[in-house]
Amino acid sequence: MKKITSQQQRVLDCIQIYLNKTGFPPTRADICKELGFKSPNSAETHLRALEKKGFISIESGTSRGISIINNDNKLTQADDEYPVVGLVAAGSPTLAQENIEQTINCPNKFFDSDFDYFLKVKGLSMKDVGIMEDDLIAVKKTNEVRNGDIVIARLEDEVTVKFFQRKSPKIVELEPANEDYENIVVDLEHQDFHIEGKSVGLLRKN
Amino acid sequence: MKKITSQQQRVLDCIQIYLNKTGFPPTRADICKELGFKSPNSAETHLRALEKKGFISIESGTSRGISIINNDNKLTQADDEYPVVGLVAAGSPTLAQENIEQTINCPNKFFDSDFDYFLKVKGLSMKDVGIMEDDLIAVKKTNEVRNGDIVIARLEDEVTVKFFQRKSPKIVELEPANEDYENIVVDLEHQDFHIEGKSVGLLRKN
DNA sequence: AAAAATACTGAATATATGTACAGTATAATA
DNA sequence: TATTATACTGTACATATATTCAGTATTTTT
Repeated sequence: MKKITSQQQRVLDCIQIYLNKTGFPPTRADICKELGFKSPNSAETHLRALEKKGFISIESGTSRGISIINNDNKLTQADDEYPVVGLVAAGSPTLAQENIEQTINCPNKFFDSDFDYFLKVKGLSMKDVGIMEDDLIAVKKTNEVRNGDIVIARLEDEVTVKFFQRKSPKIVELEPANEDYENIVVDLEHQDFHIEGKSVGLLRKN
Repeated sequence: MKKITSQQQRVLDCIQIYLNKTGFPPTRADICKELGFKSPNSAETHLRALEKKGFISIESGTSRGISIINNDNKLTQADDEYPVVGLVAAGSPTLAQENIEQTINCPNKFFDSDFDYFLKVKGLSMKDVGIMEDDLIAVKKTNEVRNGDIVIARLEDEVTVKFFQRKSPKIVELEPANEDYENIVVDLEHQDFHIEGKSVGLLRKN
């Protein structure tokens, strides 16, 4: 399996989430709407790339003819079944089958906002706001975040959970809630940065 | 759930089989091809009947917008309404009606152990283990607790959440997880002390 | 006995959707 | 350095598809 780019991963995740939510795959237009593209051809080219790399198959001439390859029996998945993924590094697929440690059955109106998956936290960079190792953060996939939101972000190869602060059009600061850690200043022009989503809740099992 | 006819069952099976095979739902024409119908309207009317009876849902105006409604998850996913109570003082009954702020619908196998109610946390005495103000602790009512358990205990008029440590047959220590607070030494012979239950999990809504 | 549901054929149509074509721009690779 | 891959916007169009309308016939329900 060839390596996937971060944008292609977003498209792949988008398909999986759409499937979980609706029971059928998205159209090109649906993907554009979800990810903010303005031309259906943006989705089309990403889909072709994903097909070429073996992540999906596309039935030619068929509406919504997308199927994700490798995932065994996710079709019978209940509406309220949410995947739990680890805090994966190195740009590896967030919602890819191999990263899903378990699934949790949970009402989809459980938190104030709807959400897409649980992220298992590693490290203590947000301990001062009560986010501890192995806690499960309910993550809503979005890139519409505000200053002060707890976001799941990828900077180069590293995925982290931090407070989001936009300092200027080109500068974003990722702030930990732990004095042992330092703020991360992101130069949007020269660094590969992407907001995966934001935290809408937390779950801990003793 | 109303009863299904044999032809409607064939259509429902056809949808499931098509889903298993391709990863996306069939069109009306696909169903006709599979079952030998000669008009797409044959499939259409069956689909409408299945929708009316609650077996499937159909997204209007959407190609392949069929999803099978899983009613068998009622067997595995037993949800219950759990009360949320505040950290009430003055020995008043924890689950008394006037203390219930709201209820939360939650699967009863949600945490590793079963539980009885959610307790809304006040104060920061357990902040170092990530229990923050307004967090909801899933409480299992029991007095069988072990050293190191996070317990909900009442000492005289005060209800608190602390670590439990039995020091001797007659002495129990309640330990906070916050250096600004001090351990509470409880003399079981001379103080009114009672274990309400223990924490089996935590829930936070952002 | 009348009404409603079931079970179809067949034709027609608005629109939902895939997909090609024409561009622009940057990064990665050979 | 040339080439390929990535990452888009924007327009256009053929066709895939849902959906309505008009019928016919049988069975079930009221």
